[in-house]
Amino acid sequence: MPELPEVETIVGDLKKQIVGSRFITITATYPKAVEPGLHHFHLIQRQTVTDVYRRGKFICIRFDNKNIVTIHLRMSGRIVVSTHNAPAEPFERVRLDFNTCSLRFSDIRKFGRVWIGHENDYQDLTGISKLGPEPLADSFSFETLVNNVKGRKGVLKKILLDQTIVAGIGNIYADEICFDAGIRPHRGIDRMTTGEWTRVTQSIKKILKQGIENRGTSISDFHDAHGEKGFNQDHLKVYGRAKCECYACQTPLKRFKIVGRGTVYCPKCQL
DNA sequence: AGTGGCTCCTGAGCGC
DNA sequence: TGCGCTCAGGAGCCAC
Repeated sequence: MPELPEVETIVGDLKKQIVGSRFITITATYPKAVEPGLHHFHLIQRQTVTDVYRRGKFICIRFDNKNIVTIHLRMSGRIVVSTHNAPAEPFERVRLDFNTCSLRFSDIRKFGRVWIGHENDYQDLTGISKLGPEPLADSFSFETLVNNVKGRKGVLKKILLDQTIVAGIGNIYADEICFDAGIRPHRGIDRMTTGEWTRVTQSIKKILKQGIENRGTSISDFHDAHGEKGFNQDHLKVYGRAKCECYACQTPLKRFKIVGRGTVYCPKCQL
C-alpha cells in the first residue's frame, strides 16, 4: 500500500520522465477510476507538463494551462512509464499517452483514482483540501501535531492514520512510527505526555525520511515508476513481523486489529 | 462535530 | 484439484 515515501519516490521518477512532455490522449479500461470523466481530459489536449509534485499520498501532475491531473494509488495502485508500444501492464486500468512516453496506471483492487481539475478547484474535487500538514515540512512540529489532535479522542494509531491530522502516513509506517517512539499503537491519546508527543513527532520524520531514502517499501506490490522495487521492507522493525522476535529485546511481537487495521507491536519495547 | 461501521474490489491463502 | 470462505485495507459515505 503506497504511503508518503512510496509516493515521493514515484513523484521523483515521474518528474524526470514526463516534465516537458505534451499530453496526447487518455484510455481507460476501467472508466470508473477516472473522475469527473474521461471527456474532461480534452482540457489538457496538447498541453505540456510543467511539474509533478506530491501532497499527502496524492500525485499531482501540473500542465501549463493550470489544469492538474491528480492520482491516488490507494491500496494496490502502480504507475509505470513505458513506451507507446509496450504491452499493457497487468491490471492496467488507465493509460495517459504523452508525445514522449506512455504512463500506465495499474491497480488490482480498483480503489485507485485519477482526477482532472483546474488549479482553482482540484483540491476540493480530490479531497486534498481536507488534508492535514505535510509531516516532512520544516514547519511541522510537535506543536502542530498537538494542536491538530486537540479535542480528538481515540488511540495513537488512529491519529497517525487520520489524513486530516497529518498527511501521508498509512498502516505500515504508522506501526513503524509507534515502535520507533516506544509507544503502543493502542495508547489512548488522552494519556500521552508532552515528551511522548515530541518523540512521536521525531519518529514520524525519521521513519518517513528513511522510507524515502530506501525508495519505498515493496510489500506485496509497490514498485517505482521504473517498475523497480524499493528496499525499505528490509528495514521494517514490526510491520509484517507478527510472532517474530523483536530485534531489540527478542520478545515475540504481538498482532491485533485496531480501527480495522492489522497492527503489530512489541509488548516490551512499547509502553 | 465527531465517531463507528459499511462499502468499494480482487488476489492470495486456507480448509476441506 | 478445486471450490468456497475469509482476509487485506485507504478513504468516502452515512447513520447516530
